[in-house]
Amino acid sequence: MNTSTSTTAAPRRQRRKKERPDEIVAAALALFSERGFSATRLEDVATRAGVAKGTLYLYFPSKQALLEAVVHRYVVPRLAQGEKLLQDYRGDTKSLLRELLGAWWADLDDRPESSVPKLMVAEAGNFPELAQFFVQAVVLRGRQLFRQIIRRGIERGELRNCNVDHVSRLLIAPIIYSAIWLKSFRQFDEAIDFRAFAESHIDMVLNGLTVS
Amino acid sequence: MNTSTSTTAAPRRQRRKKERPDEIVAAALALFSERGFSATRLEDVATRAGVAKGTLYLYFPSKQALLEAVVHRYVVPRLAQGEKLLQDYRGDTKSLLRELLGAWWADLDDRPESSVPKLMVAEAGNFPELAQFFVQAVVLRGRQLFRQIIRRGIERGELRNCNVDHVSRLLIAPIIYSAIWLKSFRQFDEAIDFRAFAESHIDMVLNGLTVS
DNA sequence: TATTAATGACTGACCAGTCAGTTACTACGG
DNA sequence: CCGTAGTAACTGACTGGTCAGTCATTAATA
Repeated sequence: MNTSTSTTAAPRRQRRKKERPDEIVAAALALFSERGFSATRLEDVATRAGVAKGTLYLYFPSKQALLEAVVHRYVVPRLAQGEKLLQDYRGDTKSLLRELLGAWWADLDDRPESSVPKLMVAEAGNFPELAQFFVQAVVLRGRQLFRQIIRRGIERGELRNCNVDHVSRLLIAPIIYSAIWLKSFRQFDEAIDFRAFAESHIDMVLNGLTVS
Repeated sequence: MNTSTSTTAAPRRQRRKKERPDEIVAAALALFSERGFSATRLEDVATRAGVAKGTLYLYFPSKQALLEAVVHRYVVPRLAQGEKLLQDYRGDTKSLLRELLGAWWADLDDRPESSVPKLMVAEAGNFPELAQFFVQAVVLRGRQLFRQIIRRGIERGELRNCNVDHVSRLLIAPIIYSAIWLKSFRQFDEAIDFRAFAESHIDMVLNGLTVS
């Protein structure tokens, strides 16, 4: 009946300055992903993080800052991984592309951060600085990565000469598009095996790039 | 100084039962497009339509109904046009595809209804019935149209055999994607000639479909 | 005991939706 | 042609509910 018996199970209050931010960001991502940004009440984020509402404001100055933190914590590191992969890669460029795209593609099903593109699209109008930050920190950086990969392929004679900008966009677009689509309409739309769909698309683009 | 002089310039009140709905829907589309759905106050829609807030509720039972009306009034007719085009078309299928896609593509720049995909994505979570209606009335119907066109091409020996579902999605996706992207990030992202981009994509898909 | 992390009741702003009241228009009688 | 009574289109102040952000208070820890 009561909770304050002997064991150290769950003291109602704790001071854990170091752990809080991560826990709060994780809770925020989970709820933003489930309900969308506007529809998520900070009260609920706090509860999920095992904390009171006021505590959020000790670590983040606003709701918007929380969404920014989500992008920093969960999305930016993935880009860094991709950049590392390119730097260390020894094999041929088509395999590199398949590996990188495949990894990102796999995230769609289970990783909560796959909701981020939809969140950004939905809130871009309400929070312009947030949109700007996202474009700078994620979109442009990701596109740059793909441009470099494609240039690598052309230099090594593995891909034919092409419009590097267009092709980089064509490679990323279906992933972002599918992420947005899934989070919005999955339950109402016809089912589709997105992995096979992506495979079709990558094949098509890469075939178009094969040196003849 | 006063406005109630002689001429019939602008009577403060008018009874115009027939014209109201269209004017209100037009005002709603304009503002939803500029500011997004949630951020648009019905007060402002009313003002823009030259009407008081209460009047909106004489014609539409809720804000959501207003967005539904926008889709009915501005998006569904475009689909009907496309279906008509297919029915009457006599030329080869690749030209048909270029004509239809080109027309839709051209809408992105200037037509306010090109904001609808973004609106639906942003609000799908908050208004599930709205999302369902959109998928039924627009998404599935549009995809069906493209499937028919592709089958026509295959039957006439103009396109090679392929996964009709995947290809129909691959043809529509970049338009929707660009519509969403433009309305969200245009001002922060690198500029791009979307028409040329689309042309690249259509070429790529159609080349992949050429009978060998 | 001093410091500061943590709390949660509270405030102020916002806005969809309501409804009692107002006024444009019409039709009919003089 | 001019009232004038009836009707329904139109109005906008108001209500009720929501929630981001605040801050005086409480209590964990060094």
